[in-house]
Amino acid sequence: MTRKPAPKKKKPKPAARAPRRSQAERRDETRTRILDATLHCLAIHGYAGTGVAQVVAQARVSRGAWAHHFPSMNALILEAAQHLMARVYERLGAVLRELVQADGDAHRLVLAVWREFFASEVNEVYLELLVASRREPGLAEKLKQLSFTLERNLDAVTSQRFEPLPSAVTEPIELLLLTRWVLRGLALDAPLMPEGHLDRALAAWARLLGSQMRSKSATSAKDSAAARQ
Amino acid sequence: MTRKPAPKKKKPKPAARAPRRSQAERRDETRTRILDATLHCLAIHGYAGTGVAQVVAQARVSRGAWAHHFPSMNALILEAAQHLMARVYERLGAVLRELVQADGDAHRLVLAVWREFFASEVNEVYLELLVASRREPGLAEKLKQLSFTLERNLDAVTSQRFEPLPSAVTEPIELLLLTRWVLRGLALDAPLMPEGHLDRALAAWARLLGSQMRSKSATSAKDSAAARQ
DNA sequence: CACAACAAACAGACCGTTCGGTCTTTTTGT
DNA sequence: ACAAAAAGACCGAACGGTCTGTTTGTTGTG
Repeated sequence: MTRKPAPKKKKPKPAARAPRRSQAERRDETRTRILDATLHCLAIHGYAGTGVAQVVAQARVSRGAWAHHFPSMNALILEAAQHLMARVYERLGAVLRELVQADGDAHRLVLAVWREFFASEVNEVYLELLVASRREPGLAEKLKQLSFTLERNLDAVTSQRFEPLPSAVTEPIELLLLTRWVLRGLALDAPLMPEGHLDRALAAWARLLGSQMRSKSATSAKDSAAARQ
Repeated sequence: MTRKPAPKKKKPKPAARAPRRSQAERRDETRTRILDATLHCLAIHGYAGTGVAQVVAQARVSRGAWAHHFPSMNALILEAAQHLMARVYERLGAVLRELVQADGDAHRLVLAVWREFFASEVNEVYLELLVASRREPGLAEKLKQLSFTLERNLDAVTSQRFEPLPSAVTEPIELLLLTRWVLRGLALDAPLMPEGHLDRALAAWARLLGSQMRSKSATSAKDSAAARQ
């Protein structure tokens, strides 16, 4: 084993390029391993089925390591929810960026949001947390923050990228909210639905959405950068 | 599940004045007590939190009585789901009958469905079962039957009571499906939403719905009777 | 530079509790 | 008398959380 000669300052960022794994790196890696495993377990086994045993098995980490990093299972869930939030933002940004360059109509928008979010593991996890939050006040508070900031960002990008048609009866902001609810409800029913009904439902909603609003002509692509973060 | 007044003929001492409960009555009563308690526990504690202890405490029935009537917890859940189905049909019939006599527009329809179904305990239970069914194939099969027959009845009454407006882009049947999904997604987000947003969302959807279809002029009230049962 | 001393990260045994399901016993209706 | 119904003790498994012991990286001192 190689020895690290440079005695660094007390609390510096280890510059991310240590030849040997520093303590901070070890810590960070196992933490994210556990958090990722937790999200995966939530998607596979559900909220109630996600226990310490499942998480440490999925993360291939000892029970002691888990206990060293997280005081309780509830705390792990809360941190995992925050971890999930980062993924949601990342994925959302990717979808929006894609829709900016390919000037999409409502159909493309609906399909992209469905495929990238509501038909993905992210939504499975979010659904589990959302249902569980009805009995766990701490989790509910966390999700309230999450959805609040997400909604704010979404409102901003919506009002600058879409405009209502003359015959519309609803604003684009509310239409996007309705889209979220339609797709969420659809994702719940999807496992029970016959083949093909899903695409028909998505198409129906896309038609309805397209009859109410349209995307503004891309005035300046730079503005869309403000939606990030 | 019919309560029989027991026109017994065998024994010479029926004692019409004696309020002594027959075996069949005892059996039926404890069974429904347990089933009702199960649904209530599902609404209060959720699927994972509904165990034998909670059910027997809620039903005020001994553990042995439970074991005598139900072979396992899974079987109890399945029967409770069937029990719930009966309630859903009953409530649905009441809402439809009410809407028939008070010739309602889309706004009244949406509000009635929200209040009578999606904001009630029935939806809480159904949501728990729906989410749990993703990991329990037997439950998923049961719910598939339920939603299938419900959808068939709903389709029939929809196409005979509503007609699309000239400018509509979607059929009433699909609009009603979309309504189900909107309200389901809304019911999920409702606990996290600020005060007042809920009513605005319901109103927005009602406006959208009203711009697509209208109720047929009540041609004959007798036809609506076919929707029941 | 070497090495002791320390602290953080890790590993897994252990404990009290709770769960679903089975058992025996007692009550109740026929 | 007999059988169905009800009551509750009992059991093994699984859970979350705590405990003690071991490894690994960091740091102070000669």
